[in-house]
Amino acid sequence: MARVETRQRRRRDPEGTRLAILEAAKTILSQDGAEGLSVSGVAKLAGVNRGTAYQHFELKEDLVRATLDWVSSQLLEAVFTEDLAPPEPAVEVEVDIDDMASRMASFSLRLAEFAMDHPDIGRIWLYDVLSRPNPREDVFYERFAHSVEDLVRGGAGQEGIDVEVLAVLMLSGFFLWPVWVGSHARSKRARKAMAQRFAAEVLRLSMHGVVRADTHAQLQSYLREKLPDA
Amino acid sequence: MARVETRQRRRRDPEGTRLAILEAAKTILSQDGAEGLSVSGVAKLAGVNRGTAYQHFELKEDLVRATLDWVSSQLLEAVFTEDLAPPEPAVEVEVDIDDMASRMASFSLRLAEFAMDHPDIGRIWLYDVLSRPNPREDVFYERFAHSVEDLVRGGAGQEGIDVEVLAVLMLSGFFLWPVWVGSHARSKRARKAMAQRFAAEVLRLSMHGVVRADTHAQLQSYLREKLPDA
DNA sequence: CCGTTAATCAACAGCATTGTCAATTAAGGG
DNA sequence: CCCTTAATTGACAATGCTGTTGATTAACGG
Repeated sequence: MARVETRQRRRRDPEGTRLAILEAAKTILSQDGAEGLSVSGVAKLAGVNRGTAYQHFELKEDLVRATLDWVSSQLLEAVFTEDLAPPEPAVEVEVDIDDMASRMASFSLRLAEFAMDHPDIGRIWLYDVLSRPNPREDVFYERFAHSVEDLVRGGAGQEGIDVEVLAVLMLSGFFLWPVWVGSHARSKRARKAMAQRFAAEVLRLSMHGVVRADTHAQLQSYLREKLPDA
Repeated sequence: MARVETRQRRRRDPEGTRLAILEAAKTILSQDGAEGLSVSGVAKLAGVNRGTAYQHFELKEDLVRATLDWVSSQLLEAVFTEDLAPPEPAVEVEVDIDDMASRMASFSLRLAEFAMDHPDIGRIWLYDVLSRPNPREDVFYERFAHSVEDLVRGGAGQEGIDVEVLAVLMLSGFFLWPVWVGSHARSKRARKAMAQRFAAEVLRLSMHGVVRADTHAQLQSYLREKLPDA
């Protein structure tokens, strides 16, 4: 038996190998979630020996963490594209309303589309980030929360916004919406439509809230009564 | 060798055993998440032989599903307590604004507190529900979404609300907020305060939205331009 | 009191995964 | 061209979990 199809030993390329592993890990995370990820599976998909994976990432946990950090930077690129100015060092300027509106709208749509195009992995990333002692250490989370702060301080935002709560609430929605969509829309067209649908509701909510103004007085008093130190 | 401390065979009590297993599963889900749940661990915590667990729940998957359904009904009880009227058969009545306001506020707080008191398990439940072909089959999800619909149809809600999106967005926030809180507040007092904080922001958001009215026109046009059929 | 049912348990086989290690060998520098 | 470095690999031991099965034996009805 001549070994016709014997697998060649992989050409050495540490950097490339590392990327291949990360890419494979990202794919598996996207498909099977964090629970379903095994180093064996990742290595097989990356076309790499399992031992090699352990050479690049000491522990399975390190592999997952590195993958999520990588995803975070991709998220940053995909959502905050170059047409958006880099974060200005906290200067108190009055914000251009037109710019603010278009930023919010396009941002919302981009984020929704990214979440829809990378089901599961966004959710896993979010959970991981929120679990950290300081979520702000994550590049995307920091940028996102910072944007909300800018909105508030710039004067375009409503008064009394709890930035941290709002950030968590919004991000959670963006990344769990694809889960609901999952079984409802399989075609690319349908998924894109679902991203638009979510983005539209977020914008509507940002503008008008949920309840009509009539109920405001009642809710206000209830807030003061039941939630004293909120 | 007298067998001094030999474990007695468990007194037969199928119903009680089943409950003990469910309780243990709920605890483990709350601590280690769905990934960390093993039938071995559940059985050990419940003080039951692993085989017994398999007698009550054919497959591990069945055990998890049964536990989550059980949690869902507990959630229903905890949040929609008796002071709230049972769901009326879709009659188109003008809603009492006062009642609506107090319902929303107390509901919001109760849900936030439940989520905070049962970290992880709520999140796992939500993910499971959203993954199903028809989330409405879950008792709590159905009830929640139904409430939002009532709000909209009753006339107290803003126009153009996308009920399904709003429901997913809100639920996601409620159940992921405890993750962010996790490392920030350990004492019971602090956790309760965090629940109030979230509930307050939800109510504020429901009333006023995120952005000031100035930006509405811009966002509206952007909506029509970029999101044609949303 | 006896016989049936089924709740409980211990043990088994199979499988996947994890982390480690020593051997191979490609790459690069002197 | 040789020698060192380290990237890559296959193999190993340990672990934990799953689902199954056959043996106990408590509960219960006739």
